[in-house]
Amino acid sequence: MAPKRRTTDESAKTRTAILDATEKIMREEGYAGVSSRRVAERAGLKSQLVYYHFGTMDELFLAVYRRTEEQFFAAHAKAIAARNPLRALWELGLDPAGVAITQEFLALANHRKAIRREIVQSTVRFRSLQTAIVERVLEDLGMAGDDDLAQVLPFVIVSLSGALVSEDSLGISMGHAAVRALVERRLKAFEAKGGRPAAPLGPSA
Amino acid sequence: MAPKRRTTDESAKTRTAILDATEKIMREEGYAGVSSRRVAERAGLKSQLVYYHFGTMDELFLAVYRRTEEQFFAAHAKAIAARNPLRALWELGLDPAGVAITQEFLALANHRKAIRREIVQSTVRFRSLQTAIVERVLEDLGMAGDDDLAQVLPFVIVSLSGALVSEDSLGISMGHAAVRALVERRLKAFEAKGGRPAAPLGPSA
DNA sequence: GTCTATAGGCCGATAGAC
DNA sequence: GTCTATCGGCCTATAGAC
Repeated sequence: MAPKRRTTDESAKTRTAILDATEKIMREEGYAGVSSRRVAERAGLKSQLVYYHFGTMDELFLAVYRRTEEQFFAAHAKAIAARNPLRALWELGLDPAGVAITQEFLALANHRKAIRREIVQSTVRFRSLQTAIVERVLEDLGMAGDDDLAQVLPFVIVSLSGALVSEDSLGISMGHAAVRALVERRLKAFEAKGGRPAAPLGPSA
Repeated sequence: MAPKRRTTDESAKTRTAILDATEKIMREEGYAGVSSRRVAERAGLKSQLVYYHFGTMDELFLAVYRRTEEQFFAAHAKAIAARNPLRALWELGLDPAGVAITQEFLALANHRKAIRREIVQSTVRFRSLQTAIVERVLEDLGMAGDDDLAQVLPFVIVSLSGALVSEDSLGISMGHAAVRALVERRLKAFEAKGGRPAAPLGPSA
C-alpha cells in the first residue's frame, strides 16, 4: 500500500519519477507495455518500489490518470478564458499528446473495472464543463436556451478532433483537410457573431 | 507456419474455431486478453494448434482482422444498395459489434507494426468506398462536384457514430440524444431531396 | 493434424534484511 | 525507503512422438 503520510521529503521525487516513466511508456507503447519492471527500469530504480509507493498496478494507473486529469482541467480553465472558447476547445482536442493518453485510458477502461469507474466519472465531468463553456458562448451571441446545441457542440468538437488526431498518428490523412476547413468555417461564423455558416452540412438547394 | 496447402478437409474447421474464439475474446476482454492458451481453451483444443495453423500470434490477429474486414465490406455493399445510403452508413457506424472490434484493432495497431500497415491500408480503402457512396448520393441530389462534402460526410458519420457507441459501452449517454436528433434531422433533409437542414450547426440570427 | 513435453521469459506481488 | 531474494503463474514458441 502507498504510505498514508507522504513524508514531504524525497519520497515524492520517487513517486514522480514512477509516474513520469509510466506515462511515457503508455504514450510510446500503450498501456499493455506498462509493467512494474519496465517502469522501474525507465525510472532508474527497482521494480519493488512501484509496489511500495502504489500498492498495485491498478492504483499506479489511477494515479497517472488523476494527474493527467488535473492537467486537462487546467487546460479547460484556460479555454474558458480564451477570446474564442470554441476555438480553444477545438485546439485542445487537436493536441496529440492529450488524445494519445486519453485513448490509452479509454482502452484500459474497457477491461479494468476499477479504472472504468474513474474514467466514466471524469468524462461526464469534463463534458459538463465543456457544455457550460458553450452555453456561455451562446449566451454572448444571444442564442441562449438552445440546449441541444450546447450539448451537441462539445460532443462534435471532441469527436471530430479526436478522430483526426488518432488517424494522423497512424499516418492517415484522407479527407482531413476538408474536415478542418469545414470546422474552420464554422468557428469563423461563430466569431463573426451573428453570421450564418458558410455552408450548412446538407442539401441547400 | 501455417500450411501452404489447406487440405480442404477438416483443418478448415479447426481454423475457424480458432478464429471464432479469438474474435470472441477480443470483443469481451480486449486484444490484451488474447493468448494462445486462452484461445485454445475457448475453442476446446490445445494451444499448440494455434501455432500450427497460424504460426505466430500476430498472424492470428491478422487473420481475424481480414475476416472482419470482409464482413465489413459486405455491409458496405449493402449500404450502397440501400434506399438512403447515408442513413445506412450511419446505422452501420452505430453497430456496437462492429465498433467494438474496430476499436480493438485500432488499439492493436498503435503498438504492433505488422498490424498497423494492414489497418491503415484498409481504413483508407473503406474511406474511399464511403466517399464514393456519398458522391453518388450527392449526384442524385444534383449536388455533384462538392468534393469537400463528399469527403467530410463519411468522416463525420463514422466519427460521431463511433464516439456514441464507444461511450454507450462505458455507460455514458450525456448529450447523446441531442446528437442523434441532430443527425436525424440532417438525414431527413437529405431524404427530402432539396430540403434545407432544419437547423444549421452555428449562429443563425 | 494433433498430441506430450518443455525451454525460456516476463509478469504481479510478497518476505525480510538493512 | 530501498535493497535482495523468491514464489507461482501465464506467456510465446519449438521439438518430437504418433
